Amino acid sequence: MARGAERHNARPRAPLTRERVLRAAIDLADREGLEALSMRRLGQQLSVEAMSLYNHVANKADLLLGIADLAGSEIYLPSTVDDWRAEMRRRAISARDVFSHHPWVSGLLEAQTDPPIPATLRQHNAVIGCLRAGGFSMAATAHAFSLLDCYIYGWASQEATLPFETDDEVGELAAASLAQLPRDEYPHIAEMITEHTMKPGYSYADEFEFGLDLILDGLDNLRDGASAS
Amino acid sequence: MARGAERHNARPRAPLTRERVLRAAIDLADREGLEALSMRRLGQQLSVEAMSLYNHVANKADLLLGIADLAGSEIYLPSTVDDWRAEMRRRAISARDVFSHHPWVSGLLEAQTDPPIPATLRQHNAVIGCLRAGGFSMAATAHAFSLLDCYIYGWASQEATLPFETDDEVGELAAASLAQLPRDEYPHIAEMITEHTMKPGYSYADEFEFGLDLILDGLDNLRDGASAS
DNA sequence: ACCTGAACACCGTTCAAGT
DNA sequence: ACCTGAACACCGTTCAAGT
Repeated sequence: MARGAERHNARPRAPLTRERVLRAAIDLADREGLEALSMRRLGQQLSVEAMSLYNHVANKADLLLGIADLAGSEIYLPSTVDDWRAEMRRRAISARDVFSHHPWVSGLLEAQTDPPIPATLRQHNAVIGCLRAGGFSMAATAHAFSLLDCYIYGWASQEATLPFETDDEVGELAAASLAQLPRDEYPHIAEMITEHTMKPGYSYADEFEFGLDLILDGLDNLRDGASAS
Repeated sequence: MARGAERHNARPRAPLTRERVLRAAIDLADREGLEALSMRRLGQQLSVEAMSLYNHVANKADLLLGIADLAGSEIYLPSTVDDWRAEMRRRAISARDVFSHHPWVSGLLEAQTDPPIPATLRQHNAVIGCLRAGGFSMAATAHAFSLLDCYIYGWASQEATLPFETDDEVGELAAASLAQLPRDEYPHIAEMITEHTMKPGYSYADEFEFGLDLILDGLDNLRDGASAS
């Protein structure tokens, strides 16, 4: 067994690159949360001292920007050719999916960076272009843009705080939180849980498309030449 | 000048209480941001060693829960007597105002804690009660609740990332970001800035009530006995 | 009962030194 | 060119010791 210098770790050689550092950081954040992503812990994952990472990443802010851009680029980019409603709908649902796979992404994309994150700029540009092509005035585009992004990012942060991961768990968890709840102090919450949330057919995830469609319906009235309600 | 033991600080005696600790923490977070709020820095503000704080606060998580509850309690609590639309509107605008005075609050209120933050429970209970009294079914109440909170919290996190604080600064800042923007790569963003954002009358803050009213209009159709559109 | 000093196990980051 | 060890200035928190 001549192993020589590369003896102390199973995967010794593959040289560090920015790409490899960012991928490992995404893995770590997905598995253990963003707060577990420290330079030292990330170094361990790559069988390297923390200081080596600084050869591929300027600092921690650059690392976070890098993973936000990489994961943010997975979100569907709307085009100007199809109808605006289908495109905005598809983009919103894609963002919801990406944010639910990587719960740390939405927060990082919202963080103010200088320069701005390319994935965000591409999204902004594509959304504005799609709405303009769909018949929205400049002012209406600004309205629609702000409303949609508030909803999408708001959903992401609400979802990230949910105590359950799948709809199967909703029932038992609702029962558990109901047991701890001072029912006389919060009667309306108690009623909501017993008569709605705990019922079999309930799915919190369905709320997303409901709200999204309500917003899209409302925005439709804003377009040039839209029939007044 | 007989000053004796209390010589090394201007405000020496007022004994530490949980209230005083929380107030000082809110001040510090407002002035320098949540990331500046460490136990050691907070101790300094109160002319006390960091370890003394643990006599009034279980740990840092408890401190954060405490300031979230205190600031969150400033948000208007909707009643069941007035009409649902006015109440929901007033509550949303109040939340927007509180979140804009204390940009760190919305994030803390969204954080999952066990037990839940009382201010949040009171809000949830009041909102559900108001909507139910306003003629919303259980399912419609869940829809409305989710949509409104996504929008309100989404707005807060979008606003927290804005690079400007007042509407006066919008113009110059838009010009500055336009100068750095690769215009051929992001033509629609460039157009939006030059032809809308940079124009004198534009106010990002106005977008909040626009989106809010669009959502309230949509929700109005959900009520029992609402006229079908 | 409340406050403190020293200590522990962590952070991000710099810098001189190694290969 | 890339990686490392030691060091610095920070964290939250525990614990024995002071008053």
